[in-house]
Amino acid sequence: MGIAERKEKQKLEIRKMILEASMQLFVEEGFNNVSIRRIADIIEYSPTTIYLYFKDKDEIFFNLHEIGFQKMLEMNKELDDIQNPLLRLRKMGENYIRFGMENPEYYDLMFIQREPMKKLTEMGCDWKNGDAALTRLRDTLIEAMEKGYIAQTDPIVLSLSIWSMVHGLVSLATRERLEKLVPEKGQILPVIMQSVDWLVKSLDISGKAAL
Amino acid sequence: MGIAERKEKQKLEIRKMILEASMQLFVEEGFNNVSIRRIADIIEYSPTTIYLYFKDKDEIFFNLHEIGFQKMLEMNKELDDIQNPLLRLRKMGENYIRFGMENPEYYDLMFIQREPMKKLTEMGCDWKNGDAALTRLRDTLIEAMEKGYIAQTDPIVLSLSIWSMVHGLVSLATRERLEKLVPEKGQILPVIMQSVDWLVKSLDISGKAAL
DNA sequence: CAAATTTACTTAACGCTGTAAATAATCCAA
DNA sequence: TTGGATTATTTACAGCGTTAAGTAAATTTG
Repeated sequence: MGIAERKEKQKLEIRKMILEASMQLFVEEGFNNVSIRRIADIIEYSPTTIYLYFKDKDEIFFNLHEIGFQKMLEMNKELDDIQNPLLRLRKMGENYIRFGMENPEYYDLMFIQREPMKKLTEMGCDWKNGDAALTRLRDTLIEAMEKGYIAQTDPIVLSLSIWSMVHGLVSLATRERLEKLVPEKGQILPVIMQSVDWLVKSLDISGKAAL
Repeated sequence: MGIAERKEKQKLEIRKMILEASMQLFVEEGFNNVSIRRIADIIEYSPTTIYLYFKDKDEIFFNLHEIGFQKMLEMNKELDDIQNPLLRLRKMGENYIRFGMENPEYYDLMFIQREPMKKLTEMGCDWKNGDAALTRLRDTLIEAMEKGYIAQTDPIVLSLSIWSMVHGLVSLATRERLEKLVPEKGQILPVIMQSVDWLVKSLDISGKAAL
C-alpha cells in the first residue's frame, strides 16, 4: 500500500513541522510565549489543526523533551572513547553542564518543567530517558569503584549526589540565581567548572585522575 | 496625623490579604493556577483593585519570594546553638532540604521561578536574600576550614558546590524527577538525606564530625 | 454646612490563551 | 461520479493580564 505509506509520511512531516515551530518559539521567546496559535501561524495552519496531531500542548512539550534527550545522547557519544572511568565521569559532568548551558530550553523540558512528567504519569509509563541517563552514571561509578578510583559507597546514593550537583549548577545558572552572586557574567561558567573539578577531586582516592 | 496612619494601616492590610490569597492559590493549585481574577475572588474585590496595591503579577510573586526567605531564616535560628561548624553545616543542609520539601511553592519562587529575579533586575538592585544565605554558608565553611574540619579550598567554589547539591536534590524531587527513579515514594526523602550524609562525610577530614 | 477635590473601587474593554464542537473542504475507493 | 472517510477550518467558550474610563464615597476646603 504505497498510498497509505505516503500518508503516514505526510502525517509525520506535519508533526515534525509542529515540533520545529514549537522549539523555534521556545528558544526565541521562552516557555511562556509558546502558544498553539503562534505555532499555527508559523506552520501556516489553523490552530485547531494542531490537535489532529497532538492531543494537547503538553504532548508537544513531552515530545520536545524526548528530542532533548536524543541530542544529549548524541553529545555523549564521545564518552565511549574514554577508558579511565574517573576521567569519563568528569567528561560526563562537563558535557551535562555544557548541554544545559547551551540548550537551556531543552534542559528546562528535560529536568525542570513539570509538563513532560505529567504526560508520563498520564501514559502510565516510567521515565525511560532519565532512567537510561542515570543508569549510565551509576555504571560508570561502579566501574570506578571496582577499579579503585573512588571509594566504595552505595552507587545509587552517589549517583543522586553527583547528578544533583550538576543539575543544581545548571539550573541555578539558567534560572538567574548566579548572576546576582557571581560578579562578572563571564565568570559564571568558569566557577561552575571549578565546582566540577572540586567534585572529581574529592571523589578521587587514587590520585590517578588528578587534575 | 492619626487619620493618615490608619489609612496606611488599611492599605497594608489589603496588601497582606492579596499576598495571603495568592499564596493560598499557589499552594492549593500550583503556580499556573494563580490568576489575578481568582485572587480578586478570594479577597472579594474586583480584579483591577489589585493593581492599586501591586504594579503587576510579578510584583506579587516577588513579595511572596521575600516572605519565603523570612520563613527560611526563621527555621534556621536553631543553627546558632550549634558550635561545631561541620555539624552546623549538616543541619543547614537538612533544614534547607526540609524547607524545600515542605514548602515547595515558596521554594519555587525563591530558587526556580524567573519572575522574582526579573523584578529584581527591573528594580536594579541585587539579590539581598540570596546573598545573605550564601554568605552564611560561606562563613560556616571558612570557620570549618580554620578549625581543621574540612580541607582548605576556595570557599566561594565550595559554597556553590554544596548549594548546588542541595538545590539539585530539592528541585529534582519537587519537579518529579525522582519519583520515576526511586521506586518507593516514601524512600525519596531518606535517599536524599543519605546524599547529604555522603556530602558531609566526604568533606570531613578530621573524623570529628563523623556520623 | 455645602462645594470641590481626592481616594478607593468597579465596569467595560482589548488582545491574548487552550481547546471543543460543528462545519467545510479534500481525498480515495467503488 | 458518487459516497464515505480523512483533514482542515470556522466558530465559540471560558479564561487570562492589564489599561482606560467611569462612579461613588470620603475627605478637605471655603
